[in-house]
This record gives sequence, structure tokens and C-alpha cells, in this order.
Amino acid sequence: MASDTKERILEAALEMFSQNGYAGTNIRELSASLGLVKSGVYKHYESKEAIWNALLDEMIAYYAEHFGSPERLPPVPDSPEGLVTMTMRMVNFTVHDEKIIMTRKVLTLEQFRDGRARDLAAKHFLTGLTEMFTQVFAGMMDKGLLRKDDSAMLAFAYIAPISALIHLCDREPEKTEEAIRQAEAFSRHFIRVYGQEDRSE
Amino acid sequence: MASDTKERILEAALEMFSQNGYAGTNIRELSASLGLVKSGVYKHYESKEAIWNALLDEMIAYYAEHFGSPERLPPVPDSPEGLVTMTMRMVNFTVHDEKIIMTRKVLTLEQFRDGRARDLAAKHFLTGLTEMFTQVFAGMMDKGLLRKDDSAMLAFAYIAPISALIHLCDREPEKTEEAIRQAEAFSRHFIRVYGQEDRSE
DNA sequence: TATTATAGGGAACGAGAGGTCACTTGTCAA
DNA sequence: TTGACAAGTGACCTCTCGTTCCCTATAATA
Repeated sequence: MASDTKERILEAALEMFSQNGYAGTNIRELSASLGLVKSGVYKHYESKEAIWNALLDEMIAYYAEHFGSPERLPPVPDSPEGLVTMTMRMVNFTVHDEKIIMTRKVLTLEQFRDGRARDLAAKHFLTGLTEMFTQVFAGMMDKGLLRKDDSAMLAFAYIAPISALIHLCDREPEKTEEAIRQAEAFSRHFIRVYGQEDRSE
Repeated sequence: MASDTKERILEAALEMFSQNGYAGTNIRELSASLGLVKSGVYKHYESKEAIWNALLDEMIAYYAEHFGSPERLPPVPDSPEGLVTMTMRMVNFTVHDEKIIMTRKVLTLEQFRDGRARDLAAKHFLTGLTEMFTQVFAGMMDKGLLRKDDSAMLAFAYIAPISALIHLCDREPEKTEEAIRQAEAFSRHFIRVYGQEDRSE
């Protein structure tokens, strides 16, 4: 019946753009990877740039759907260990999911060329997670799990290192496991530094 | 007299590669920006790839010369405020020096394609500064300026946020001043958290 | 059954890419 | 003065790019 080729073109485009960048990708290879001849692609998109725009639209929509709205906030952990668990679930997912890896790579490669890629990169790499964890940490302070402090600053101090490790995994995938361990070690270090010490046991 | 054209070609290449990437740069434009015709470039480099390799060689040499050797370590600050000063001098330099900005951008754009770019990116973006500050923080702990702790972990927790702000400046230059203020705020926050509290005044 | 829209194949086009080559010019050493 | 060489020019080559056009096969529709 009707084709899902239009979708498959976007998948292939994500794969190739994330490896070679927009300029380094050519339609012939892209179509070939789908078992098509290149003119076939033009039945679904009118140009290479149209493919790029459609891909960006999809990435923007995906981001908005999954991280965009305030009601998407993760639950505030009930214990310091809960923060570690939540963080590691996030990290493990984000450094192993191929599609998300490729999305980050594309944004990395095109952030200086395309304004929309730049904006999305900014959110993806830093501001989005920082805003999210600002709320999380504020909640943890209310619960007495963290020392009262500037929750935005704490979120920044927490997310930037995690984000750096994620980028490290994208760049050097063979170090992924080590980076994950380091993320966990950092998370525990963070709790040790910022956690409330007055828990009597 | 004799030409510095070979040098100027590398400068122009850095500029164009950092904007449009290797694949997105063409020799005609590159030569034109030097007032040459493209065949003139081939008197100095045998191919586009040769230009790229020479540029990478230069970046690697520059990095090795300025940050590579242990004796290049910055002096250990004498006070918490000294850490802020030293950090802000570094940050101000690195986000305003055009050549360094372009170097970071090139490494960002080519890190997934070229192994040497990948390695240099890893050092530039995280491991180099982290190793440097591991030493600095160890020194500060010896002087009693910081709580005794894992100096490598502290360096990572300090450098990753700073590095994130530097990348933010590359991506969104209009936010440079704001990022600098945030870097300073973070540096002071860091000292407040990790500094020795037993200074009586 | 006849028709028509859709997905794809294949050849071809123009533009622009990287690269070559014969030629000119200026400079310096012998 | 002459010869050699480095630096730059402009025409040209080949290849590949994005894109277009026309053809076919298929499957749904009237």
C-alpha cells in the first residue's frame, strides 16, 4: 500500500547529516541507502533543503513534546539516592539511544549555520535541562534534601558536567561506559557536597 | 618580499572552515578572500585536504606549546579571590580571541569526521583544562584554601560549567557578556561551597 | 474496464566543485 | 646579462552535485 518512504528519508537524512553534516551529505548516497535512485527522493521532497527543514521540524516537535512543557517535569526525588537514580536513568537513555545521539550530533554540526539548529542546540545542550533541574532542586530543598541555595545555580553546576560527559560519549563512544561511571560518581559527589548533613542515623 | 601567502591561506582556511565546515568550504572562495585565483593556492598546498592537515598540524602544535607541558601550569592562587581572577582572565581571553573562537568551532564541526580533530577537541573542551585545574586545586588544598577533597573531581565540577559557558558564547555570541557574568558568579559560588570556612575575620 | 494519480527508474542538464597545465612576471644569484 | 625559480594567472579538465524530465508499473477510483 502507500509508502512510508517519506519517513524513511528523514531517518536516513538524520543518519547521514549526523555523520557528515548537511554540506557533506549527498542525495545519491542518501537515496541509495534506502534502495532508491536519487530522483525518487524528489517525489517526496522538493529539495535537499526541504529535507533538512522537515528534519528540523521533526526534531523541534519531538523536543517540545518530550521536554517542552512544564507539566513534563520529572518527579522530585524523595531521597538523595533518588536523584542519582533519576540522573542515571536519564544519562543511560540519552547516551544509548541512537536517534537521540544522532540528533545531538546534527545540532552540533549545524549550530553555526542554521538559526533554528542553534536555538535547539542551546536548549538541548544546556538551558533545557538546567531549567528542569532548577525546579527539581527547588523541590528537593523544600523537602530538606538539599541545603537551601540558589537552585538555578545548583542546576547549572549539576547539569553542565553531566552534559559534558554526554558530549564526550558522542565524540568518543568507546568511552561511554567510563563516562557513565563518572556521571554517577559526580552525582554522588554533588549530593555529598550539597546535601543536608543533619540526617541522623 | 617573499610571500607569507602560505600562512595567509591557513588563516583564511581557519575562517572558512570554522563557518561552513570542511565540506562546505570551496577553494575558489578561499582564494578570492586572499585576492588570489584558485590555482594560486595550489602553488602552496597540493590539495584541499593538505590545507586541512596543515591547519590541524598548526592547531595541534599551538595547543602543545601553550597548554601541553606540565611546566606550563598556571601558578596556584594565593587566595580564593585569586582563583576568580585567574578564571576570569582565562575566560575573557578565550571568548574574545577570534582565532581561538574559530579553532573551537572548527574542532566542533569536524570532531566526528577526523580522528585528530576529535582528539584535540577532547583536550580543548574538557580533559586539558580539567587536568590543569586538578593540579591547581591540589595546590590550593595544600595551602588550605580549599577543603580537602578529590581534586580531580573538583576540577571536573569546576571546568565543565565554565566550558559550557564558553561553548555558549561560540554558539550565541550576543550572549557573551551575560555568559561572562555567569562564569564569575559560578566561580564565586564554587569558592563559597568548597572554600575553607575557618578564616576568621 | 478505462482512467488517473502515485512511486519509482533512468538519462540528462547546468552549475560548481577540486585539480592541472602552460604561460607570465618579478626577483635574486651567478 | 642571463638563468633559474617562486608566485600568480586564466583557460580547461573531469567529476559530482542538486535537480529536472520523461518514462513505466502499480493500484485505487469512476
